[in-house]
Amino acid sequence: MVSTRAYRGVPADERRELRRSALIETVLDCLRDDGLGGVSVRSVCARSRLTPRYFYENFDDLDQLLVAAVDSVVDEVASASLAAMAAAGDETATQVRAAIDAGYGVVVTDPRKANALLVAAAGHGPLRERRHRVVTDYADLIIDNLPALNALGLSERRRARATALFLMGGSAEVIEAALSGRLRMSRARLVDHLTTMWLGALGAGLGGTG
Amino acid sequence: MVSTRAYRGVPADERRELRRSALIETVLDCLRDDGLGGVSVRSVCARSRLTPRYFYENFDDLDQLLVAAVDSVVDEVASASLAAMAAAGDETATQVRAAIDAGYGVVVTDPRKANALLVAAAGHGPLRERRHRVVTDYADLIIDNLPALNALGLSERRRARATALFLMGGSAEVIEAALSGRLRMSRARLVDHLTTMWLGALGAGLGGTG
DNA sequence: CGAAATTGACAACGACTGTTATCACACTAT
DNA sequence: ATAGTGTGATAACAGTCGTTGTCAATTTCG
Repeated sequence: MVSTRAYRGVPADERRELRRSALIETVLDCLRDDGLGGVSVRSVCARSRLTPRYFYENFDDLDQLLVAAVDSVVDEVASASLAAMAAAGDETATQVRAAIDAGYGVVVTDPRKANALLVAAAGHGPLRERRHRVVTDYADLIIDNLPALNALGLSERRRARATALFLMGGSAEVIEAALSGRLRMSRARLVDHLTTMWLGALGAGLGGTG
Repeated sequence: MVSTRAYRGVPADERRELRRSALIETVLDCLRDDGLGGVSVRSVCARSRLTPRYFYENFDDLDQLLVAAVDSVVDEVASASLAAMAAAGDETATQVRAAIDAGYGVVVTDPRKANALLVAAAGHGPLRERRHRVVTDYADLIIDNLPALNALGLSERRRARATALFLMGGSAEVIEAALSGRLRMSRARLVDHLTTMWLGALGAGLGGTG
């Protein structure tokens, strides 16, 4: 039943991975053009020039494909932000700006990813739960990598988590507005503004009501 | 064709309004229980014990019903916040806290409304555009009603708008996390924290890079 | 070459969709 | 009481959905 030998030069598992990638890539297009409602097994298959058999070869469910697509975008954004943050200096302000700029760079280069991450992931059930988990994990990850935050106690850390959630949601809203054209700002100004928001909220959330 | 005379004591236009309200009320239930995908003309009609005829009597389209439902929630939250802000004192901090508390009070009383506003409205096309417009209008409205902000110049006002978008998105994320149980916080602590975030971001956004 | 595997196109199934129309029954008005 | 209106249940239409299966053509391997 399962493919084992090569076909047209490429081995079986590589072919399989190629089709899987094609499906993930295609679902981003479907999401951009027709929204969440335009995503179906048939539409994704037709657009990727694959047949339903290869869909079910890689995913049990349509939600599984959507989750995989969102996950791939999340991984890309997170790794870009973390790498930039690590490459930045020791100052918190510089690190925050580098992380925001890198993350924004990913989605501004390929708006489909921003669409999948900020729009589609918010509305659909299983995808929303995934988004919740990702946002929480990402928030914790930010806290851990921010010298000003990772030395907090437990109760303070809970408040820091709320702060991180706030920063994530606020950034998403601003970035979505910028990418959709509703908010006209240069990339530098946008990143500066977001950095200011982050530092302001962080400073207020720690020193203000400490 | 159109109803004119009374039936079982209630006049025609009142009956019509009653059915319209029932449909809006029902779509909030459908959104809570089955998400956006569980909303269809048939499901809403079955659940509200009405027939498709009365759906098309009040709405041309399924999206029109969704937009109407979201609008009704938006109006409720906005009016509650504005009323509380007007009833608060002159201090900006007090006003902000009152507005946040009032808005949160609406959605914590009826989580269906938070779900419709923060979740469903984010994913669906026509509903998302509506949400964009609402968030922008609401942001401007906040700026106008905040003494610390409504005296800004034009270029500063554009940055204020980005700030308002940030505050809206961040608050939505935190409120959604709190209502879903992922973030455990008392109402007072939550409102305090959000207020701190707002004041911090506002202070940083104005004084910081002014 | 011939057998086995891989591929692509397409049909079939029941279920659901939006939308319109039809039917008998409840109520109102004259 | 009788004619006309409002109501509710239900059927019908074509279309799409997820899912599984079939069949001929292409490619690989013994």
